[in-house]
Amino acid sequence: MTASRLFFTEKLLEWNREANSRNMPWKGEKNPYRIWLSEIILQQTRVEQGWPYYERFIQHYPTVTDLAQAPEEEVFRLWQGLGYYARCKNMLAAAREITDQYQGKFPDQYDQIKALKGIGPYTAAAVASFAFNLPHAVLDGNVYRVLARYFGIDTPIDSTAGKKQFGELAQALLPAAAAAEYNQSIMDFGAVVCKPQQPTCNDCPLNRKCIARQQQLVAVLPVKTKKLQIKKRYFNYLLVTLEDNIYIRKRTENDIWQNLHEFILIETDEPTDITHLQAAPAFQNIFKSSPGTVENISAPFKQQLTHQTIHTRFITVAVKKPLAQQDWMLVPGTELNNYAFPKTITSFLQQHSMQLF
DNA sequence: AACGCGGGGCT
DNA sequence: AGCCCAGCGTT
Repeated sequence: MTASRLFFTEKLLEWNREANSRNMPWKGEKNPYRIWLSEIILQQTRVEQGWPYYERFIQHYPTVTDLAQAPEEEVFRLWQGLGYYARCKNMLAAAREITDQYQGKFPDQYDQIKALKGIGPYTAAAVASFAFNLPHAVLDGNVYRVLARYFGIDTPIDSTAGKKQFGELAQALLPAAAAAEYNQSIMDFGAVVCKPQQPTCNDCPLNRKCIARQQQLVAVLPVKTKKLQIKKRYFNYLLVTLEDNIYIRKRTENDIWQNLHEFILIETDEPTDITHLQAAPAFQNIFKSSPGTVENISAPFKQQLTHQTIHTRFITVAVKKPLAQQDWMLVPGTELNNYAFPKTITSFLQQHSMQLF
């Protein structure tokens, strides 16, 4: 290890011991189940957002076996609103595998941990180091940023070459005997000092040797290549009620909100007024043998996702006998809270549930 | 190698 | 509006 790398590592550990920056419920945790749970929740999710979810999951499922044995719909209800719902599905699969294959004892080898569903390079390194102090360097958004700036690396962090280069550097910097402490230090440092916007370079203990600071590249690094395309979608949700019941279904297709529930959906390519919508074949087919009465049309809802803008309108339609199609479940309105829904729908329900039935 | 996947906070 | 957040799985 070169002198400059030693300096970097020592300064980071020193900063952590003095500043002891962030307080989080899983910090210093040694229970691998709890560490794993926190890491799954925190994937692409800010600490403040994930925190209450972590508390609720620990409350409901104190052990990995408790989680493994929980009804799937109950777990999705707890995850509701957190986003990236594949994490929830994979988390359940992993919990069941740990329970079945490892008798509920969390595996303590890196390769075994990495092989679990929903655990990639980052989470495997995090669990291995935090729970078992195994010498694996974490590589998350914080680490990319700190390394790119301090060492002045402009290789795009979302390229294959970048992942390899930063990964090797991160591993080389890791003091093997203090893996947990070091990994915690560099992530906290990235979150508190070397922030994405307006990093506090003047007070930074690494600023004298920071290449980005020397070369005025702090705002430029790290480099990313991808620019994402945001597409617009228009959802018309039909809240079809039959007495005190309403039709819902689980989203199963390869699309957003997989495994969450929704009302009867007619998606259109553009904003469509209610007259045109009612004349459309999709609408006609639904009420072909059971005429519906449109009772209410909501104001438009807009939800901004990372990659899509969803415009949603809710249309309440009453029918007097069941629909012909078998694709939907008819559930009592009072039982809607047993199902997990995307944010747009829960927002609507919170505003209107009193008037629905 | 590229893409899809939520929701929220900050600028 | 754009960027980022304790990334991962699929194609």
